[in-house]
Amino acid sequence: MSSYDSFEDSPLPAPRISDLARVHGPDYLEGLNPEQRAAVEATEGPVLVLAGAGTGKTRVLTTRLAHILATGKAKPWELLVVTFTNKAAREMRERITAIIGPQAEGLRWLGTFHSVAAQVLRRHAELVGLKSNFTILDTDDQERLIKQVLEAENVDAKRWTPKTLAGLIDHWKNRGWTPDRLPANEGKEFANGKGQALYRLYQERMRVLNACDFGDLLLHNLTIFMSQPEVLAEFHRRFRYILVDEYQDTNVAQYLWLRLLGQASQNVCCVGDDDQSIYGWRGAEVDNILRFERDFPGATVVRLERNYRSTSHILAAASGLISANKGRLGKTLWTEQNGGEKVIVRGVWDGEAESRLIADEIERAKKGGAEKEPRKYRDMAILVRASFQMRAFEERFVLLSIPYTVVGGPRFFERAEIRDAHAYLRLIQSPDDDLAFERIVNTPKRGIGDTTVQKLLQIARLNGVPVMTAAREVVLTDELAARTRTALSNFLRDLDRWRSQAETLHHARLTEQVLEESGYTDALRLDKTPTAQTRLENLKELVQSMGNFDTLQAYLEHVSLVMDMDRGPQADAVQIMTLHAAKGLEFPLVFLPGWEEGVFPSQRSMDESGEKGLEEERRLGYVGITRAREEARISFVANRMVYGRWTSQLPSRFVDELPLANVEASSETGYYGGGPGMQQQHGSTWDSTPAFGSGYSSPGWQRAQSRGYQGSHPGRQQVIEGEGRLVAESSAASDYKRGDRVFHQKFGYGQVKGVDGNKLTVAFDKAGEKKVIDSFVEKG
DNA sequence: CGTGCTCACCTTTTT
DNA sequence: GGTGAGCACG
Repeated sequence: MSSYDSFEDSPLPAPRISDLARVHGPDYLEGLNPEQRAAVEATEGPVLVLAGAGTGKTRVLTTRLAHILATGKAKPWELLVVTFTNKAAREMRERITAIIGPQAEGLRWLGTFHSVAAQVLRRHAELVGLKSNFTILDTDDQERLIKQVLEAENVDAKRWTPKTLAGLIDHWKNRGWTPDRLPANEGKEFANGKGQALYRLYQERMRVLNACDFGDLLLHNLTIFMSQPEVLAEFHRRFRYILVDEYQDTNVAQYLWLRLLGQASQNVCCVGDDDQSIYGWRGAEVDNILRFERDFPGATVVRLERNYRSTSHILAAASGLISANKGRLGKTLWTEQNGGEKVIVRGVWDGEAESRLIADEIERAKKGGAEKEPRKYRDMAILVRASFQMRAFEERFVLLSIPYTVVGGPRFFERAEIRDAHAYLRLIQSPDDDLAFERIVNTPKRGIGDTTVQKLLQIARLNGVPVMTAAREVVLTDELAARTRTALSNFLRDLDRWRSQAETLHHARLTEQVLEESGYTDALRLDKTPTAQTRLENLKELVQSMGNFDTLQAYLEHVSLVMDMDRGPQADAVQIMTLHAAKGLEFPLVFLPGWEEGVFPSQRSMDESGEKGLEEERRLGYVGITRAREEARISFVANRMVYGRWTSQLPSRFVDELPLANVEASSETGYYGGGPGMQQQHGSTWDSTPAFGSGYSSPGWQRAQSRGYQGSHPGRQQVIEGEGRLVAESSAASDYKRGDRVFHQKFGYGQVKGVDGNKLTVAFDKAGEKKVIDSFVEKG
């Protein structure tokens, strides 16, 4: 890890063209298409590179850097290169190293927005009232701190949750608003207009704790740059070239930060794709990329439009979808990979059928067949809109023994047990860390309850000292019950012991010991819940990973900014992930399930952000389809269980927006007939739904049955309308069981809640109430 | 102070 | 449906 407090330039010389040639062949520009080459060679003034999906963006970025270095326009340490994720930064560093060799180590300002901003802030922390060793709070710490502020201000934390305020503050920071700069109408609706005051108090609390949150890293940078011209000038001299990846995802604060840093040299190169802006909900402003030419007059704009990833059908389907959006900069992607399979769109009966269908196809693709090469599991991906959709696939895959991995999900460093371990270490390292103290003072349970903690907090606040100091005082008095006092003084004694051991013991070994002696691992071992085992393993993994760092300090610094652990080599498994997580990835075969109104596009997104939200959802669809190299398969269902309730689904409007010529559609629900016209029947009634074929016998279903699968077949659940009565395949109530789906002419669809003799109790979707039904008629 | 029960909630996610 | 948070009770 490079040290942040030294501005010493790298001793490594800049690479020469001859070095590049040696590493990368006779000419590192070779093989670039004309547009890519233009993007690489435009080294004077502002440049906007509009890089469509799969057009070789990363190659252009890295080659451009190499070119700047090779032509002697700048030294590695004079380049500011920012990405959004650690993964992207890591990848870029690796690829540049492959071109220019060890000189890449001199690229000390290559990193995420936050890590670069943190380096700047460590250097100038005192200008915003912090010390250079400030801690970076994560969301959990943040919310607990906010909760304290709310309590101190007597705000009803039930009506106005810490989460809500944390979200608001985050939003404000994303827009570059400090408490002073906050527009008057902001935060009015929170806690009767106390929003701004609470924001200010939160910031003050953090200053006292010598801490800042993620948003502050950039916000404090802005404050420094705007109030200290000589500091800004120092960075102007330093950064001769600025390169930004995924520019469409920048928020206002990041935009301002870039403008401030780039205004002197004007050598700002932003790379992005307005059609792949999918982070509006966390403050990204597509507008930043849309108005680049106005912000940087005379900018060179290069469009990368040749796609090297997908077949023409896939590309055309994605282009057709995205063309429904307004206000695009516009690109026309093309490819030489003509033909291939059309995008397959299918409607199926319910979520179970959908997962069965996809699992079947995965098995078929894995096996290969006539004229089809077998695929590896890892070459197939399921991209969902929301994580609740994942479970159906996981269950199915477990059943059929299909290996899969869920990408994303709760991050390793955000797991409670890891954060607990970190809290112990933080407290050992800095006794003033009140948040860490609170977190673990009674974890594992050691008889120091909430009342005691509140008391300690109060005393600490009153005397303006850290909670730890207050605790030390209190155990000397008889203010606490004898039992509590003993528990607390034992805890303090343990901490002191660990602290003195920390000086000699390796931090990995120390962690192990702390976890043992605190009783943490014992508590987990006694825990009978199934997650306890995983937690113990996570802790083991933690201890192991700590070995990679020289000091505890270095380790803690790493985890606060690089909340990202290198996963080992990927096993051969089907990848399940959200559309968001899929950005930047590609797969030969991509499944896109759940294209239903309300699921995708997400109802909430449309409710909250209207047309803007819908357009972002559409971009998400575009991202999804363009992940596919060879085959893309979209599906939607007629019935879906959402939060334990059955809901009737309509196909997504996006299905209708796909160009007919590139799509092959079929439906088992009668909703989306495919064939000529392919008219979607929004608003039609279920009466027109043809009975689901009773002869359904997919290979996967039969296999599942032979493996003892107990679930009900959707064909059995199919019901048709009758005259004021419940009509079904079977006339006997005993043929139904709890959970079966039924239809009633008068009450609509419902779910069987109970069977009693010849009576069914049914909960109907619409009425929202239960009814007992006792009349049955034979089907047909 | 710890446990068991009811109730509200339920996108997308990085740093 | 499943879970975590908050509250009542022992």
